[in-house]
Formats: sequence, C-alpha cells, structure tokens
Amino acid sequence: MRDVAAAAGVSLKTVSRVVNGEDFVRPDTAERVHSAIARLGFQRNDLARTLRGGGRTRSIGLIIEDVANPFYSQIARGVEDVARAGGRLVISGSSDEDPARELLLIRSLCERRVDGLLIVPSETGDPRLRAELIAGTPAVFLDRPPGPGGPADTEPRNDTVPPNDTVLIDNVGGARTAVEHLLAHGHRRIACLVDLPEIFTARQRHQGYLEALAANGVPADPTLVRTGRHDVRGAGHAMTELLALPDPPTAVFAGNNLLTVGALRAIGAAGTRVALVGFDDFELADLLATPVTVVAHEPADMGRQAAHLLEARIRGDARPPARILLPTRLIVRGSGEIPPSQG
Amino acid sequence: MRDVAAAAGVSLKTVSRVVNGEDFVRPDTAERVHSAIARLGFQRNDLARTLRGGGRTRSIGLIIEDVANPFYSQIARGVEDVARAGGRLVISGSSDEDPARELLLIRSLCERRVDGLLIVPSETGDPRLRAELIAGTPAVFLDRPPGPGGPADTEPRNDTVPPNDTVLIDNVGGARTAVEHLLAHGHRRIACLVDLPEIFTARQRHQGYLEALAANGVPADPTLVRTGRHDVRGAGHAMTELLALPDPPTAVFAGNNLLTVGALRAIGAAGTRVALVGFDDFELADLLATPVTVVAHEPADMGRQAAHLLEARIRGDARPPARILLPTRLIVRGSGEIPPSQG
DNA sequence: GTCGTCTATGACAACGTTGTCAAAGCACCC
DNA sequence: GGGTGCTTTGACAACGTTGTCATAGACGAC
Repeated sequence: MRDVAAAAGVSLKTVSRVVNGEDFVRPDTAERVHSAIARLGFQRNDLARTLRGGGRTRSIGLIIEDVANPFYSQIARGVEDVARAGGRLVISGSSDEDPARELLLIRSLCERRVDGLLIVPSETGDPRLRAELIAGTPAVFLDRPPGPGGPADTEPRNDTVPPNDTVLIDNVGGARTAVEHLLAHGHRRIACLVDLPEIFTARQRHQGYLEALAANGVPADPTLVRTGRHDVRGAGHAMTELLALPDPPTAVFAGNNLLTVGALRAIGAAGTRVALVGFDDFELADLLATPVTVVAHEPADMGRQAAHLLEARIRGDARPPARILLPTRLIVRGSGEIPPSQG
Repeated sequence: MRDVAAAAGVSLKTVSRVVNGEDFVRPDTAERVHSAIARLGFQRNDLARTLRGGGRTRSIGLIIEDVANPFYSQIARGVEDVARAGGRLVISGSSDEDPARELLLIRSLCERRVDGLLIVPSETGDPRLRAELIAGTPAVFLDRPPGPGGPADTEPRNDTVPPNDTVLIDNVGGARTAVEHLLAHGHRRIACLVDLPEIFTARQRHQGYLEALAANGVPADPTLVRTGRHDVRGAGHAMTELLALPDPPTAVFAGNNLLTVGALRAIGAAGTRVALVGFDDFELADLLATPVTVVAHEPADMGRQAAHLLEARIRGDARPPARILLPTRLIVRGSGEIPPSQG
C-alpha cells in the first residue's frame, strides 16, 4: 500500500480510502490510485486489516472427524453455505477421532482468531482441556455434546464443562423407530451394530435399540450386540460372526452409514437374506439389490443450524445455550421389510 | 501479551521468548510467565505473528466445485493430509462452477495471504481474470487446466494464461478404455453421457469415446451423445430419452459419478437391461443389483499430488510447471459385461 | 583491577492496515 | 473581510507480535 501511495503521489490514508470505497475522495485522485493499484498488482492485506480493526477474521473453524465421509462432507457443505451468507470462509480440519489432533486443530484455529468454532468433538480426550482452549471463542457443537455424557443419557451431564450450543440428531428416537419397524415385521432376534462405546451417538443408538426391545417385551440378547466397530471392515467382520452364530439374527440394526455398508457387504458375501435398517441415509441406497431401509436425517441441515447458532453468538447473542434435536424419518425401501426366515 | 508481561513483571520480549521456547530465559522467570499465561488464558495472536514475520500464514486455499460431492471431498481429504504434514491448515470453498463465486473465493484467499492455492477451475469465466488475481500466490490446478483448452485437445493451449502446475486424470485414455470394453463385448450402439461441454474433463471424455469408436471402425451416431448434463436428474432425463429412441443404445458410457447415478436410476426405472460403464468409482458400486463396472482413479491421490507440488512451490521450487497425468483402471463388476440385447 | 565473554533482559522499530484528528482549500453568506 | 461549513487530504498512533540491538550483571582470566 505504501508503494501504491508513492506511485499515485498521495498519502497512505488516501489509498486506504479508495480501497475501501470511502467518501470524500476526488474522482481524479481515486482514478490515479486505481491505476497505481492495477499497475502494481496491489492486494490489500487482510491480516493487517483485521489486526488493526481489532476485529473479525471473517472465518470460522470446522472440526469434523473425516471430510471424506459423506456424512461429514454434507455437514461441511451446510456450514459453508451459512458462513458464506455471513461473509465468512471456513477453515476445516479432520480430527480422525484423535483427541490430540483435535486439540491441535482447536489451538491453531483459535490462534488464528477464527470468529467461531464448529466442533464434532472427539470423545476419547479430556473435555476440560478442550474447554480451556476454546475459552473466549464462540463455539457450537455438532452431532455430539461436548461433555462426557452418561453411559446412555439423553441429557448428558455437563457439570465439568461449560455448556455450549449443541445440535444433535434424535439418535435414541431414530434407533427406536428402526428397531420397532423390524419388530413390527415379526423379528425377535435383532442384531445391533454400533460404533465405539465412547461415542455419544453410538451409546444413544444402542440405547434406542434396547428401549425398543424393552417396550415390546422382547428380551435383549447381548450376543447379538456388537459395539466398537468404527469402520466398514470392522462392521463386516462383526456381521459375518453374527451370521455364523448357531442361532443367528433374522434382522440387523446398523448404527451408521459405514456400519451399514459393512453389514451389507457381509450379508452379500454370505448370501443370506437378513432384514436390515441402517442409521444415516446414503446415495444409491434405493438402487441396491435389496434397497435399504434407513433412518434418514439431514446432515447439511445440521451444519446449517449449527452455523446459524454460531453466527448469532458471534454477533453477541447471550441467550442461554440452545440444544437442538433434529428429527429423523424412516425411509422404507425393502431391506427392513424382509420377514424373518425360519432359522 | 502486554497483560501477561505486566502480570509477570517482565517485558513483552521476555514473554515472547517464553511463548516461543527461545533460549536464555531463567527457569524461574519462565515459570512466572507461564503461570501468568495460564492465569490470564493468553493465546498468541497468529495474525500479528504472521504480519510481523512477513511470513507464512501456514494455510492454503482449496477451491473445488462442491465439497458435498464425494469426488471433491476425497480430494479435500488428500489435500488436508499433505497440508497437515507441512503444518498448514486448509481453507476450502465450493465454487459451484460459478466463475463469480470462484473469483470471490480467490480474492478472499489471496487477501488473507494463504501460502498457496489449489484450484479446480470453473470453466465458464475468463481465465485471465483469475490469472490476474492469483498473480504472486503459488497455485496448482486440479482436475482441469487453467486455460481455455481446445475443444478436445489433450494438451490445451495455454497461450493466454501463465502456465501452472496441473494435476489431471487420464480422461481420454480412461474413456477410451471404457468404451473399448463395451465394444469388446459386442456393443455397437453405445450412448455417451457427458457433462457441460465447457468442462475440460467432459470434452476429454467425449473425445475418448469418439476415439474408441473410430479406432474400432464403428461409426459415431450423434443422437446417442448427450452432453451438458451436470447433475443426477439431468442425466436421468437424458438416459430416459435415449432408452425411448426407436433404435435405443445397448450400452452407455457415463462421464462421471453423478451421471452414472442418474443413468442407473433411469435404467432401473425403465426396467431395461443396458450395459453401463461409468467414469469415477463410487461407494457400493459393487453392491448394486447389477454391480457397476467403472473407470476408477484415486481422487485423494490427486489431492495429495497437487498439494505436494504446491508445497514445493511455496518452498521456492522454480522448476518449469509440471503436468501430472494420473492413471485410471477399469474395474470389471458386471454392468459393463452385459451383452447387447437383440433390439 | 580490568578486560572479555556469556547469560538474561529490555527498549524500540517494524510488519500493513485503519481510526482519529487536524488542517488546508474552497464556496458561500452576512 | 471574516466567519461558517463543507470537501479533500494527510500525519500519526495503534493493533499484537518479533527481530535487532543495547545493556546490565556474573564469572573467570590475566
């Protein structure tokens, strides 16, 4: 900018005025400045601008588990759309469920003075460390609450962690719906594939599964529950084991999109006909050999709602923390309506 | 930092030394500073740090078409992994193939002084405007070259635009392989679904289709080629039209993941048996009613390679621009091996 | 005692902006 | 002629860091 000022024969401040389109610059002066800018290829330095203004960086941080997972990339898209409307860019990072990586991302983002943070918290670290880092930066949590949460609480205990806005899916209700759908089709031996027990959504969906059984007087068989599967391969192995049981399940509830895919692969490989309802919708679910019945929701909408809450906080909204619970809906496609086979 | 210095009873510079782990600070002084930092919750301001250092922001910009498209989110993941290794964060934005949006993103990112840019260029804007904006910032292009490119050139003309590193897929070769596979299975009436003709990859894949036909002495029938389809729905309509022709195709080559899905939907709805080979692999392609034969490649690898090139440029590499062509491979799954029906 | 060397600390400028304030120039009016 | 108000411009400080240089004290060697 100094160079532009020199080239145009004006002061720094005048260049600043022109760049920012302020009033009270004579048209011919502005013209001289503009041509100097074009000649020198000047671009305003936003860092200095933010520093001086004491102000906003017009960016927000987004921490998810893995951007390559469609669930998270849809969230990212929703977030981006709202951020864009607010004139902000999104700096995103994948934590891979690694608390150290998550803390490092949070620290980097806060040191860069993002205007706010959107976090899908990893669940294996100490929430207080995280809380300490984000102190002072508006933050909204997605998909999982920031605190430890009880083993299967709908309202997790947040005593140790300051409360934040949180946007969740109705995991318990969705899982219950899925399992009740299978029960309604005559199944009694229903398997349950869920993610790592540390993960809030896994616990909640497991709870929904148990509630549905209990509410319908079906005894829960622990051998049919496989927790701790975090990827397609793990889910596939678990499903293969389940199908090899002496008294195998006639139906499965799969706790997320990756686990559903794993289960489908294993079922396909075994050549068995097993009913399946999955949590999370996914592309092409309707075109599979047996179209897949799922508990669907809108990840992009979760991203949008969280970004809106964050936007409000950034603007100074001081209302008590909100907790939004997004609905799910059952999409009936075929796999969930397979009747129990006579084992 | 000023407050920390005051609280610890030392100078600004000493706090700076402690924060940056420099030598020549007495342990007890460092301890006083650390406790003041903890007490006040101080976090270093990275903006000021970068400004003063005249240095790197340790961030790179990534401009893709749509992060919600798995093709691009896999690229994003590859980019992120390499950026992370280089200690950088990724600021990403979706251009939605809108040149105005793309320019705005580029401008924002450059003004934020990202260390470099990774761009999947939109093709409907003026490449010179883009070139002007990125002047001075290292940039690498992904999936498409920055210049206009000839209507079907393998090596596009870049006369008007300064050359940059570019990482492309072997679109012509991949498309050729796909179509030759169909020809080898006896098909002569092979339809071709491709994206907007402005888009480089669409032109190249179209060209590969034509080359395969020509090389095998099969006359090209223009009524079997549908260009300008940019989403699932558009591809579905086109496919439905093709199937309704008096002399319908017995096979289809679908030019990308979205078009493949659209074609599959239309074929499923029509209940016809038509051979299909798609460009881009996708999750569950193997589990569909008829598993889908595809021309596969590694989007994450494209992201990684581009990010590596960018990293080198940021470090000052001044070699002439590289052009990397990533290989494709045909994955045979069933849909491409359906024989021609007796129409 | 004096010099040199090394450790530990601080003062100050600078990075590239913009907000504040002052001032110069001009037109207008009494 | 002098006051008033408006437009246009610029000087300067400040944002929060860190690099450069200076200084003060401790220690050992001569």
